Amino acid sequence: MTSRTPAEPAAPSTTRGPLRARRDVSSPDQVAETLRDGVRTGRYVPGQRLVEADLTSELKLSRGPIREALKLLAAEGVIELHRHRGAYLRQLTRREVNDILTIQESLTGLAARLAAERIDEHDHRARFKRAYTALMDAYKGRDGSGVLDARVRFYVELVAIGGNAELARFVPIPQTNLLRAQFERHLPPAERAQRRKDYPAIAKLILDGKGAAADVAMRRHIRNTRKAINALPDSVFAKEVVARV
Amino acid sequence: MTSRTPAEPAAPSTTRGPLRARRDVSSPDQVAETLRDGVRTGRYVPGQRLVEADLTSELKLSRGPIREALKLLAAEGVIELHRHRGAYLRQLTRREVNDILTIQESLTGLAARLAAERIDEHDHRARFKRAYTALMDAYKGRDGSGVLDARVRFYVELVAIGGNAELARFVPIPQTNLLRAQFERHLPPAERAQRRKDYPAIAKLILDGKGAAADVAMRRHIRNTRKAINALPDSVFAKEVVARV
DNA sequence: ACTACGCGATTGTTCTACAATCTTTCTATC
DNA sequence: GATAGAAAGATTGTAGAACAATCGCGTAGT
Repeated sequence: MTSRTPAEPAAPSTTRGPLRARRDVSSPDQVAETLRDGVRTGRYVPGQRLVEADLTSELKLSRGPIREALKLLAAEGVIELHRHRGAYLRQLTRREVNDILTIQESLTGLAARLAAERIDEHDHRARFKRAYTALMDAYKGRDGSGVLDARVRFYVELVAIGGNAELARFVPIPQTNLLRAQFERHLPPAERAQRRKDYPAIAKLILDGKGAAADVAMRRHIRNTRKAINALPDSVFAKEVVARV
Repeated sequence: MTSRTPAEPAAPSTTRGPLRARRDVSSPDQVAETLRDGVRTGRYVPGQRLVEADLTSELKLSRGPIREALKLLAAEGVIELHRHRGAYLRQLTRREVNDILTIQESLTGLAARLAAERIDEHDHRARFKRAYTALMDAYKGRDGSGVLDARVRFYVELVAIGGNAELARFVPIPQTNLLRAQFERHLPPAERAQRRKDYPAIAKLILDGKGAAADVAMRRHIRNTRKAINALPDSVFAKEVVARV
């Protein structure tokens, strides 16, 4: 929700390097953003351990800000912190996926409803159309990661238009990236095509200001996504932890 | 969600003092818990500034863990961190209250539905009845803070029974305490009595396993709470921040 | 094969220091 | 007296060294 330059296609940033100091953003926030981005771009993989010493040398920061960033990401549910055992990029169990997507179903439905209710305010309609068109264009192209980024932007726009500032904190975009990183490549193409078909209907309902219907449609979309992921074999999920001795 | 001793009436703890070291919980988590508890008990008031130096001397910890705790609480939406200007216990604007309770409406509705669906598993029915009875007993007594604590426990139990572990992260109990701290004493008794009457119906639906109906009832309950708070005068809300120069 | 021990690696926390920035106070000027 | 600007003070942001606590692993011993 910081200032954006919508045109520019988010710098490649596969080079990790030190992050340049910004007057307005604290180092921990930048570290967190860098790590989130690392999940998005696949630089970090689910289950991977994040060692403080590595991060300090990669990002050229002392341990303080790094640790604050890790606490922050743990609160967001992106990483897990095990006492004295370090930080691990979260790898979701079947149960966790279901839990997360059950919640997303409610929250994203709400976001769709709110967006529909406010579609005629300000420049919302134009902004929404732009995000939707970008998503559809991305689907037409062969660029896989383009779709994923466009999709994230679509949801971000949806939340922004809805105008519920708290929702930005709750709709867990970072967790969505986690899901993506862990499952997207395992989903059969037919399934992806099916999900893609949901968007035109949802977009139309939002543009028509049909809040309740958009809510229902969005929920169904998420529910179907959940079912699709659930159909995947155990091998792509983290093993359920039985109990800590 | 840590180990509890349900019988004991949560130590007075108005004495701040250093927190005793616990092998299993990190200091930042304990600090965060202490601060959350401070909101609950009224030791801290909305809008109050939290100075690191004060916390270090009160809790006998160095700045590191304190700062990590503050980052954590900021992620939870309990405090606001302003760069170079410190941490402030959040004081909600009218808009923020509406935003938060709009989300809670969805999430708490979901929690009620899940609880209803799993009321017959394990000892859920007994546990739910216990929490519900405790809440009603608290209402009967004249003890104001007893009601508030029982209510929080009721919701915690609801989420626990629902069995969605992620929901515990999302249903913002800490924020609820924030709402309480800021508005509860301003609500007219008639309004409080009205809200109280919602519980028997909700409890019955959950005990009958009527998930969808429990969802609806719970949402209505939260919606009415939101309306009641909205009816309060501007003076009890934080002023909308116009813009930072 | 199994257990106990010890060692290295890493995390958790403290302490000190200092730069950056905000807030308040003081001061010169109108 | 009001006001802009400068100086002082307080607090936060970050660095870095240090050490205790703990974990995981390899090794030795049985």
